[in-house]
Amino acid sequence: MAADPLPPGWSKWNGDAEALRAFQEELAARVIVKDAYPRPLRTVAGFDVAFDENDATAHAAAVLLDATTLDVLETHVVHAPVRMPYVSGLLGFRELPALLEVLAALSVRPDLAFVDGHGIAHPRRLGLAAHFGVATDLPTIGVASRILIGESTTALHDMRGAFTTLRDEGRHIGWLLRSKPGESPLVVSPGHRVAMATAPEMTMRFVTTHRLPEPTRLAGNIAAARNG
DNA sequence: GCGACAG
DNA sequence: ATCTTGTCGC
Repeated sequence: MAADPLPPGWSKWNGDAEALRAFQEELAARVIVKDAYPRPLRTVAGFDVAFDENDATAHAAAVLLDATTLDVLETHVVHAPVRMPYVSGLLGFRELPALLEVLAALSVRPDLAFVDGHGIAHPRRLGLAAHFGVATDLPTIGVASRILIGESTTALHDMRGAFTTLRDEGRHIGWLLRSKPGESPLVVSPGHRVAMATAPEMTMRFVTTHRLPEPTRLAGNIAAARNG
């Protein structure tokens, strides 16, 4: 069951970050960190958002891919007004409205979604990808380029596909994944309906010759282009 | 008090 | 995120 992505009565940013953080803790309790997606996967979708220079408009992109061939089946971009400034830890409230709009533009609900941002590797275990997952009830994986919170103890080999644990306060919250040798690792974490152990390999399944997995990489490209 | 701080 | 040239590396 999908959850309301915004707190009751919340429509625009009023500076009350504490209220949003409290709401995140409620939603975080609804995140399911277990594999619950169709098998075999038929389609996957990647999501990302870009902003214009005035930070007035959010350009959200969605790319639908064939999960087996990685062929691009659909691409969509929507332009939505920005309702909130960037506040570390509250990214979901800033980008979700636009992401939900592009999701609606897809002709089918993807079997799995990749979102450019953290899943549960977040201070309150509700990064953008987890927020998206709970709001849509779609199996979701968060793929970020940098750590928001947490640390890894063991070394990460410089080999394609190598990964190591990311933990915070003793809890396993995600992974550092070397998607490409010589490049900084990706921070991968479950967003919703995906098990912790599944996230790295599932992400690698969509990594070709670039650091980012195709769903998120392609979505980022068209979001930045602001068309197509 | 001093940094850190997804996109 | 976005503003930006050349440059190093595969």
